Amino acid sequence: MAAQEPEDTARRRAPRVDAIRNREAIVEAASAVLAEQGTAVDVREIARRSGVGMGTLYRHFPKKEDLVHTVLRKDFSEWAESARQAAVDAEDPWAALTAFYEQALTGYARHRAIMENFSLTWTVPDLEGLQQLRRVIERLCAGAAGLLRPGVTVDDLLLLLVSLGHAVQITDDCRPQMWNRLLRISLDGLRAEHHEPLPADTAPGTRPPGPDREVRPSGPSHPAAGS
Amino acid sequence: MAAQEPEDTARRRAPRVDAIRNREAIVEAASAVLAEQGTAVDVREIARRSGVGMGTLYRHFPKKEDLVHTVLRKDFSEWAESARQAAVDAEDPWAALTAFYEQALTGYARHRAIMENFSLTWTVPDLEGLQQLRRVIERLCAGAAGLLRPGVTVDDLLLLLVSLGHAVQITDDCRPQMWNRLLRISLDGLRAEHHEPLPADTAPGTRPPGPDREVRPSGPSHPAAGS
DNA sequence: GCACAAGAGGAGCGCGTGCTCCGTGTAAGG
DNA sequence: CCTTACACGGAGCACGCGCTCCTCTTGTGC
Repeated sequence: MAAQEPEDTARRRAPRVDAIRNREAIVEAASAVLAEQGTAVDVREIARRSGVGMGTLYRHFPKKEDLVHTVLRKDFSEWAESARQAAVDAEDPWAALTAFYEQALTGYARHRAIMENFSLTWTVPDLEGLQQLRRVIERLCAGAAGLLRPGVTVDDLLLLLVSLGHAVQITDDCRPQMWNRLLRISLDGLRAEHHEPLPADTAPGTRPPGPDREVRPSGPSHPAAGS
Repeated sequence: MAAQEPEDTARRRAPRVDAIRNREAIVEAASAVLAEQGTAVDVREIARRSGVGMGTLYRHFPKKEDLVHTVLRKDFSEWAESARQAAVDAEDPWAALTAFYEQALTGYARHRAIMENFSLTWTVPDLEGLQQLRRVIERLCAGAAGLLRPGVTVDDLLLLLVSLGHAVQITDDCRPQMWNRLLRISLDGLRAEHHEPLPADTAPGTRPPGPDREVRPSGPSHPAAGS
């Protein structure tokens, strides 16, 4: 049942050069378009920009999702790597943390598809790019251990990144530097001089199957349904 | 040119009671559905849930946008008011600020359509609900003047709200209390004990028409296009 | 009770979008 | 140069969604 591999090397021709070039063109164009418009973009737009027909595009990527995943894996990796690099170039642990956020939020936070998926990934952690980013943050966390407010977790820093990433996207058009203020404020709130314990995360490691949607801390369960 | 009013009161019949009831049913159902699924929801779903036909729905609201606007104005107002009330019930200015954020993020931040529009409103401030919320924040700002970090603006607090609102939405399913930690961190970063000046907002009041999209502070303009 | 305008309902149209089908083109192998 | 298998392109299909049209129903004024 597992004998369906590429068979002998002689049995299958080498891929044609134009096919390879087209595939690269598709990925490149898709990356740009996904960055600009998010995953809701029309597939025809990607085909047009990469200069290939629909048939060619769907030959290389049978589903739109396949193309999106391929592009996102690459871009997400590049993103995490650029942020990591900015951190290791810094002089001290706190500067590393700051540089990490600045780099992460400066370049790729404008990549709409990345931020979309980054938000999604919170409930469906299937994207391995997240693990990559997680490891970077873990190292930063360990490095700045004494400088960080007690109780701060990797998830806190990750959520802060998603949160600020969203702020970047919505303010970028008219207030391109505004997110920087929020970053400063948040980073200062993360300093060790703040001793008050943070409220407990209800599910620090596991996913609670309990009836969480029934009882709310306050306010209506669905705001307008009960008025 | 303005003589197209309802004319004389005798000229037009009073609206039928079933029409009024249906309109209310539509708004109520739409509010619940928009809260759950956002503005991308199918109009048929709203019609089905309110127990009316498509014709009836479109008789009351000629465009989907009209219905969405009507519902959003109502829900947004209720949201702002509930958050305001939580603030005035507090004992001191800082507690008021905290209570405001807690209330704002607890109930309505799960209203998908509200948060969608709240993000959009940053670039297109046509929603008067925003002004309502702005005024609440202005009063909180004035009340907590001495306790707030110097240089913090109403826009900062507003952006923080949007930002945390997004965090609530993406973590609500699996980590229903996690946003609270981020709120604490951010609020502590807002305290007056932090003296470092915040980076300037490039366009504090006006919209800069300059070529902002061409030159980026760092990183590629569109991350993957130049690799 | 009657006449009728206002209202209700839902099948269906137009359009956008993911995806396919098939005739044509063209790089590899001899 | 010829063959052939792989690749290319884009017209077209299926489906979902916003919105309309037309027929039947029902509340209202007399």
